[in-house]
Amino acid sequence: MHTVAARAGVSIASASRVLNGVGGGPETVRKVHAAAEVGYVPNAVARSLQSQRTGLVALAVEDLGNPVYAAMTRAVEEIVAASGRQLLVHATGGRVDDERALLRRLANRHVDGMIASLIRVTEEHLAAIGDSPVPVVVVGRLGADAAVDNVRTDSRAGVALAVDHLLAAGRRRIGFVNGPLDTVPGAARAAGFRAALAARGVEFDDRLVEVGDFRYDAGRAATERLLARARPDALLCADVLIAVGALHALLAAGHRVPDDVALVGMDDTELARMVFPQLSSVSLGSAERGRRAAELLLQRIAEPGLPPRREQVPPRLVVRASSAAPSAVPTVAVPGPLELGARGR
Amino acid sequence: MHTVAARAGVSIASASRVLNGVGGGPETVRKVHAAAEVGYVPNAVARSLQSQRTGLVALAVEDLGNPVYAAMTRAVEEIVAASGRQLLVHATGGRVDDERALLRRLANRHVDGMIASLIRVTEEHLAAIGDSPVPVVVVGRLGADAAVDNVRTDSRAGVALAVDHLLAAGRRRIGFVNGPLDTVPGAARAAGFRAALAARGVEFDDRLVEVGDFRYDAGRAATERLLARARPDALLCADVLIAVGALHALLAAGHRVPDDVALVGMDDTELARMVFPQLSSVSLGSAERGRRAAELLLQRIAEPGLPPRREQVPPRLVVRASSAAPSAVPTVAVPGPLELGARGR
DNA sequence: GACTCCCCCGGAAACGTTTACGGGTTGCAG
DNA sequence: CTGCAACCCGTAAACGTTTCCGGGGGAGTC
Repeated sequence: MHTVAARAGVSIASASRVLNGVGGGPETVRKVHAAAEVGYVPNAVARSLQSQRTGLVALAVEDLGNPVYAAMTRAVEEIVAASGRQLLVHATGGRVDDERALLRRLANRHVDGMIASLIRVTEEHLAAIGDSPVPVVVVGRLGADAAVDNVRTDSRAGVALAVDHLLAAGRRRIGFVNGPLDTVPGAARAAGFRAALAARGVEFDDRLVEVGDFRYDAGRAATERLLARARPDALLCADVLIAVGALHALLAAGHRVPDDVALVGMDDTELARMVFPQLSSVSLGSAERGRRAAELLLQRIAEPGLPPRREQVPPRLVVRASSAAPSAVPTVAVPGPLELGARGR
Repeated sequence: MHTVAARAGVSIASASRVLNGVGGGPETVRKVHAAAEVGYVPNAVARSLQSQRTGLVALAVEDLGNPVYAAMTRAVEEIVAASGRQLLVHATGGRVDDERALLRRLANRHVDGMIASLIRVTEEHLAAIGDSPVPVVVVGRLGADAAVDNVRTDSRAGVALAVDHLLAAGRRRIGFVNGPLDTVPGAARAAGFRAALAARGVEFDDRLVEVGDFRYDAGRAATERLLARARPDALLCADVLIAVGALHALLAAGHRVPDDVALVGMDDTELARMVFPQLSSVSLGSAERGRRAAELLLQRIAEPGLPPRREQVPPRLVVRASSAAPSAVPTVAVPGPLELGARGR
């Protein structure tokens, strides 16, 4: 900038004004533009220091490799990039102390805001968010009293959708492969499962419930443990990766899907359409939640005074072959028709 | 900082020194720490302005939802986070002008370096990288004369691995579903395919070749076009998403895999193990390339004077059910055993 | 012709740090 | 007691912008 001003024979202030398009006489504009043509680019850090905003937005998720978070990250990136900002990603691995460290680092104002997808929410999380000088939007369920922008789904209702669907198909011994119970979604889905069974007058049998991590290997291993001691005629899985693991465990154990065991996953993603048989899933709208969270954050950055908002993305049951009624199952191994336009950017 | 200094009754300089752990008398240290305890956090932007580094590293990939790039992003994030830096991600959608804009924006020194995974490399790319004041590492094949840090694989050799494998299994009419020919990997794989066939004395038949995008839908549609006019006994796909699309097209058309048509994909990812039958794939080490690129970048940030380096991750063929010899195919639909430790962080 | 208004420009302060420099104090040795 | 070194600390400059403020000049109005 100094160089540009000198070369144009004007003051630094004038050069800055011209390059920002505010003010400047015609002659000055011409000279400054001529002087800057040769390759001046403003220093973003200095500009941030002055303007008190960095144009950066952070996103913290558990695991970038999980298709659920990949979909969420992609959706967030799209919105953030469209606003002219850039996206910073953090993989927390679900480690609560890492998350707290991230939230505390917000105080250094390195980013204009943050979207935190939390599966374990502690008091310290909320305290750090409350203290943060920059806005934070939480994706995931929070306590009713938390004054924080929040995008959530209703996984209890989602579980109920799946349970009703399986019961309506005549299944009675519904197994459940859940994620860790000390996570918010794990706990919610466990509670939802018991509640849904109770609401339909079906007896709860804890031998039909198994717990693992939200991962393929863990889901497969958990399902193997479950199958070793019980005989479900349907299986509900708390995650798409768990569901694929369960599918493989079922097939490897010689069970036909859905004839012997119907299978429903949660967190519908492209992956659900890619396995065979294609997986019925309760969509929890991970991309949609990411999109909404990004929009909330951008709005709040623009208008910090807004009251805290809470948005809910309703779950939606997508029925595919893995839980179709046995009569409807094609006799040959044929994936469904190509669903055009199902994605793509 | 000003406040801390005032509260401690020392100068701003002393406060800064103490908080950075350099110098400071015992009494001063005590007072400053006491004054800072109540919640001082340094402003990262101001520090960056002074220190001329931001602690940020950027990664540009085509699509965050593609499992290949998800794996790469995860690997990069891991290395970058371990070095105490943060990762900025960009989804370019393969749009060359977006990529160029990103590269040019590097001039504003907002990040300390960048990893660019390019599928189309133009002269302007190289020019922008050459002009960049911060280091850039390119993932993907570059011309031999480009003086740029570079991590690549050898997809021609990868294609040859797959072709040899299929020929050894007795297949003769090998189809090829490629990505766009105006991308570097698409062109390299097309050339590799012809070369591999020629090297084995197999005649090239262009009715067995089809082109689509590196996506599921496109791969499925391209395979349907190919099947409508030709009768391959094996299919090689240039990408894992294309391969899954091809698998579904084959099954939907009534072909058995691998009995009627053997299938091999490229870019091995977790997804290849999740479909049925599990996909044989040529691993191009996407996570490994990400890891190496991140390491190269960090080294160069530490030592800018190094000569440009070039690393190559060799392709590796992973044979699974989709291309097993027909005799080895289990008669029931059973995924292979659980491969423990295949991933997880 | 004087006054007002407006526009344009340059000087300088500000953003929040780090760090070079120099003055002062202390301690030790001769 | 003096000289020297070591050590602390504060002042101020620097990082590269943006923006406030005041001065100067031109045009318009009475």
